[in-house]
Amino acid sequence: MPELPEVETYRRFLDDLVTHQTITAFEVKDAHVLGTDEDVLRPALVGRTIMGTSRLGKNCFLLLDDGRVLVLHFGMTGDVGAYRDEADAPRFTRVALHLSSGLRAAFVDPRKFGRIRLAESVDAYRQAKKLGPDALDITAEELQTKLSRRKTILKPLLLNQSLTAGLGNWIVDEVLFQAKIHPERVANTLTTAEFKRLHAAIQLVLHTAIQHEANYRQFPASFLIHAREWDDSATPGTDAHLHCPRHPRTLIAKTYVGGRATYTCPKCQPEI
DNA sequence: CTACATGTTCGTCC
DNA sequence: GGGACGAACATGTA
Repeated sequence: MPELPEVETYRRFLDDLVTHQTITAFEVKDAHVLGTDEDVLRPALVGRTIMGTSRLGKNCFLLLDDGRVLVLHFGMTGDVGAYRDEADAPRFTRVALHLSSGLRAAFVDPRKFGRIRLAESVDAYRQAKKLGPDALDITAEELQTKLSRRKTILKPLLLNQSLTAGLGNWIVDEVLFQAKIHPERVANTLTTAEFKRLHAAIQLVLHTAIQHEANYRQFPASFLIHAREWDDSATPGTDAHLHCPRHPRTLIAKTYVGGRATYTCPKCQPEI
């Protein structure tokens, strides 16, 4: 489930686990998730001390003592874990960093869309991937400048990591709901007031999600996310969750925008 | 068995 | 060079 708030939560977990630790072994259980050859990674990692962590968008970085960085991208289903004994390795652990503490940091990813790679620096990686500013850092002015040059619909733009990094499918729906803007609005038709609402909604949704460590069920009842099918509170037969938090009699609509499942409130987010 | 899924990248066509 | 669209990736879950 790794969008920005999940990755930030993983980063904090890893920061406690790996900072000031020396890597004693690099264990690959499934090389599919490696974006850099194992033969390159192992000598680059073993013996190195991890100085700290950072994050940009959905990418997490482990900062090595030679200035290079191990980049973790969690794809659709990536997660992190810690264990001491092999028997306790989380299911779907693909790669493990063995640490001088005796613990092991697990890169867990059932679907294997995640990637682990080595980069010369955070900045080199940022440039190579053409990542825009982190969604928590971008200003309302910067957002408006970038979006108001575009004549295409809003939602795919917000998912584009080169514009701003960190927003994913459910967050964009939540942001647009909170900002009361339809996902198919053409970007350059938004008013300054709407850009301000958009920016404020990004801040609200990201800070709320991080505060709850991305545990959706704990989000305020005013959040659209409770209407998503994969929320376990969406019990079949009881369709209360399919209604708008602000309009108890209005059903949340599910459509596809830019090929992605999209949830909107027809009342809060009128078209055009 | 079928449909769908939180992300990214690549190919194709206009 | 964009932009729209679809497919591919690999696998679990409903």
